[in-house]
Amino acid sequence: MSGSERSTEEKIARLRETLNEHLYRYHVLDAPTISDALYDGLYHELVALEAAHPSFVTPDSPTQRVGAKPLEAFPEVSHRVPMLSLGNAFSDDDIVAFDKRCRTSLGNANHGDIEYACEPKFDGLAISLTYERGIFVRGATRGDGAVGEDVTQNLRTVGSIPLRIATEAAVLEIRGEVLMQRRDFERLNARQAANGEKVFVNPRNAAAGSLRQLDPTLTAERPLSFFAYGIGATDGVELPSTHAASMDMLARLRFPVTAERAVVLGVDGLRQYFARIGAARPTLPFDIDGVVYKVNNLALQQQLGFVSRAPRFAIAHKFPAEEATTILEGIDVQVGRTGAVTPVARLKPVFVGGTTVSNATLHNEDELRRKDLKIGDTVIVRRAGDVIPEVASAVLAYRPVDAREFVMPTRCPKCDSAIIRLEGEAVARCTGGLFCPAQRKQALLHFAQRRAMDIEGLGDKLVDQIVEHNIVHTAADLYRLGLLALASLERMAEKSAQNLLDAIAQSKQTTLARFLFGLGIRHVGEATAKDLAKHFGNLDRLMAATGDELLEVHDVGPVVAQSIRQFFDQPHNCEVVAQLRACGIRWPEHAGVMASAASGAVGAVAAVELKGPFAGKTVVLTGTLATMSRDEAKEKLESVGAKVAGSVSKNTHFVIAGTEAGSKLDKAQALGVPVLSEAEFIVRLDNSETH
DNA sequence: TTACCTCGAGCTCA
DNA sequence: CTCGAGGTAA
Repeated sequence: MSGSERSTEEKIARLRETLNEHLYRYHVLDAPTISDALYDGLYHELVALEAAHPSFVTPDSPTQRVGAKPLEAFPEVSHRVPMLSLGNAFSDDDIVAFDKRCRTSLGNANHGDIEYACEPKFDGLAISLTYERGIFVRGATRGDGAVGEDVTQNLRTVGSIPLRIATEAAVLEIRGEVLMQRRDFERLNARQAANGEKVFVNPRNAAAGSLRQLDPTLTAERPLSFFAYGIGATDGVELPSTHAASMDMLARLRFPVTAERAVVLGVDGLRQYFARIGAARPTLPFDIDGVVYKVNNLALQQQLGFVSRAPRFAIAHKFPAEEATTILEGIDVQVGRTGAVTPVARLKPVFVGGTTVSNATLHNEDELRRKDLKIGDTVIVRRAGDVIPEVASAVLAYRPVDAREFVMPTRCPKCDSAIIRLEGEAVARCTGGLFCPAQRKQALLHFAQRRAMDIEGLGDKLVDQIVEHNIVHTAADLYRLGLLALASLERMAEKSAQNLLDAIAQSKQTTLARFLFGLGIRHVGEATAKDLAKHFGNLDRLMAATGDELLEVHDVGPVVAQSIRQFFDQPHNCEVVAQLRACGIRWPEHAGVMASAASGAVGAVAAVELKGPFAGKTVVLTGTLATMSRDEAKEKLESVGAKVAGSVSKNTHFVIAGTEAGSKLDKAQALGVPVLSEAEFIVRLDNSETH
């Protein structure tokens, strides 16, 4: 390398450092020390130098934040440590209970107060940032907790996310929230409006929408912020002993960490913190929907562990649900797939909790009476931390003289069949069965849905049309559709029609479980359908099964058994099933587990009969799992038919790697044995059949 | 329950 | 350009 090249490389490096420093001051410290114009000048100098010397470009250069090409789609990423959700608390009682639970579980009931780390709960999107040897390599959304979407390109454009951090850790995964600050949101909306583009309803939606852009240059134009609040997977790094110290560490690594965090003692400390943040809420630069409390000591956190999918050592204390008053303009009824007739509130649209609410379920008649709601009432609508809006109560003082009481219709508005409500049941039902177009539509929609027959393109508008036009009565009719029948429908020209027919034809090859689920037998959901398919293995045997035989199926009790029997006792249903099979619907059939159970086989034989990703497989555990102990993992694996071995060999089917995985992981990689992350492991466990 | 993005395709008007 | 469907997120 020549002397001048060396000096160019050094110059580029210096410039990079300078720019990164200014980005940090601007985005994280919120205290820039140079003007935007000066920054731009330096930035363009770097762009020019890098363009002339492409070999000196590094992944942490500020120029690498933008400019990536649009994606086709977001790839999936599985989280090595699952991204769990938090339990919610809404009242002081809930908090007292939380503290008590922690103290009892820690055997600490009579000792001092527990130390809690507190922070605001940002109203944004949870994401994970992975750094390998200090370089930002991957950013992902939470997804279902186990698998999220890879939005690395978009996250690179977020100025407050460092592209390189000063750590020796082989892997360091940071968890945090992407959000849009109020001021940025308002400015963005003003700009959008000025350009004649759509304005966003609230900062959270604006942030979510920005992150979902396939073209990162669009994301780069959106003023997103990031705040770190936790650490996920790590390799080769020693973590501090408390959460607060971890946050301090993140701050030293130059991640934005909220200034509102605090460490407090006991319930009183939690109360004071909640009051303080509640008071500060309107003046905060971003939206929050509560605060989060975590047991500060990480060792104690481990001791407390997890319940199902949420940690026991942390809780979200939500602010009271936002409320607004509006007019209850009417109450319609909705007829569901099972004929259940549900009253639905039609509200004068009102903006509450960040969205416009115009519909809300009223559940059933009793609920309505209890709340004493009349049509025409001024009502209080509430949108809690969760998603479902609720009509909380009527303001009786404003009740107009002509307010009308809701009466449950006695005849179905769609098919005029009688609506009856059985003794002791809360729901009223339309007795029209499949004669009722509303029920027929719902049944078809259910049949076609992804988790059932998966007929792509058959949505509710289309189902509406084919039912209204009397083109389709039963599911079997779908398989007899032709181009001609579809020609009369709206938005159904040749191409769409052919696509739909192709999708229908494709759905013929399916599984017994999907088919059973799709039939929409009451009390037979996805899980029960799987159980039934596994047990009988064959539809004819299931249809012929007596109530007692049905009771032998895992998780089937008298109610479910009776419902299945009833379904197949109706000649009409058997007829439709026969027609469907005649139309060419196919699934692999097998002997089921009945045969082996009847032959008196137990234990080992039953385990071999188990299906699923782990049945009959040899699995090796390595590293520390976040959500369960080694023993628990072993127990769970064995219950789904796996053999848990101690060391990796070529006969090992899977290695499950937690954090700090050691030589077993290396060996697995050397032998080419598939390695599962904890999250992938949990997902597969859920898909397994236990006995 | 609502809002957002993306895609394919239909519709409309030049 | 507009619509429906499908997916995601809280």
